[in-house]
Amino acid sequence: MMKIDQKDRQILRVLAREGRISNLALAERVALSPSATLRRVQALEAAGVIAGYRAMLDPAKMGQGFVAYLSVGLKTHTKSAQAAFEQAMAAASEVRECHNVTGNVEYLLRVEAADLPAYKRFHTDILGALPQVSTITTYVVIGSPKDERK
Amino acid sequence: MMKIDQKDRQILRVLAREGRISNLALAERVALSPSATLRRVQALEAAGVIAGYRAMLDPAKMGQGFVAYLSVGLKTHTKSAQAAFEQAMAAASEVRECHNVTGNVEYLLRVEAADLPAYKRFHTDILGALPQVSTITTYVVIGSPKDERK
DNA sequence: CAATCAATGATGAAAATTGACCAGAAAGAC
DNA sequence: GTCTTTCTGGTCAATTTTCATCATTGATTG
Repeated sequence: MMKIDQKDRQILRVLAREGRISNLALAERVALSPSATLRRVQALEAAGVIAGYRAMLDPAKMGQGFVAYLSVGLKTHTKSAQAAFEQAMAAASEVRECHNVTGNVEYLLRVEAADLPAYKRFHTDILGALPQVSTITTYVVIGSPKDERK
Repeated sequence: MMKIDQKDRQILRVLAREGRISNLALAERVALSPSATLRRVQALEAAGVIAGYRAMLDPAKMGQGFVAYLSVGLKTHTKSAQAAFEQAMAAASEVRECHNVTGNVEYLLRVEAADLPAYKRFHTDILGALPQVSTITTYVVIGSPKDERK
């Protein structure tokens, strides 16, 4: 585990919001020389603190107007049932996130689809076809007042 | 709304995974000249299809070992109650995402905290203190077999 | 078939990246 | 206290990238 000082936190805070900021601008923002800044960023990347960089795409602007979170409960909690479910989720392009959680359900999914019919296809053809699944609850996203996903 | 062709989709697919790739490398990847590639990227940014770029930070490596999703139900569904709740979420640094959803709850939150005590503080002092909140259910994230958040 | 419009590729100047090298501060050993 | 050792920052220059401009290609329309 690497030690993260105040300057590192400053850098991370900036990069979390502006992942494509130039090293020069970043250096100026955190009041450091470009080379020192670069060294820190590289160290943070090497340590895995920065796992990568992503462009944030707007689903609506890409014709993916339908976003929902689903809670999924499994019939059995065997390792093989979980593995099979996770494999199906990995293969499903509509599934952007699949979190294994504690509580009265096993999984929480984020699903993005073009529209309601497309979502229905996923719901019935993919999820509904899985023998491990026992309960599905859909929470359609109306809006996201805050979204700092990183 | 801008039209997005196959090349654009290629570009987006690459940028979604490697947000900091150089324009030169991106151009090579999608088999286009650098200038044409840059123009497309700029158009996508201007159209809002690319909403921004983010560094993906590893919560665990930053001492934020505790990640949970919470479903939150409100007592009343007035506009003012929602606004007050959303404002509180915007102010809470532990809250990384706040989605307004349909279903038997109003909100779905993603919360990241250093550990269980830190989470408890958020749960009781912040969420518990809000008069609008009626129900809270916590789903602690054990693992994320898939996470393509963008 | 000519004209027009859109998109591409080429070019080059300006800017950014990135690593080598050096200086100074902090920590530890004696 | 002094001498190392280590760590972090700054400077600078070579390399690479960005990005605006311009000519060309190709498709579409009248």
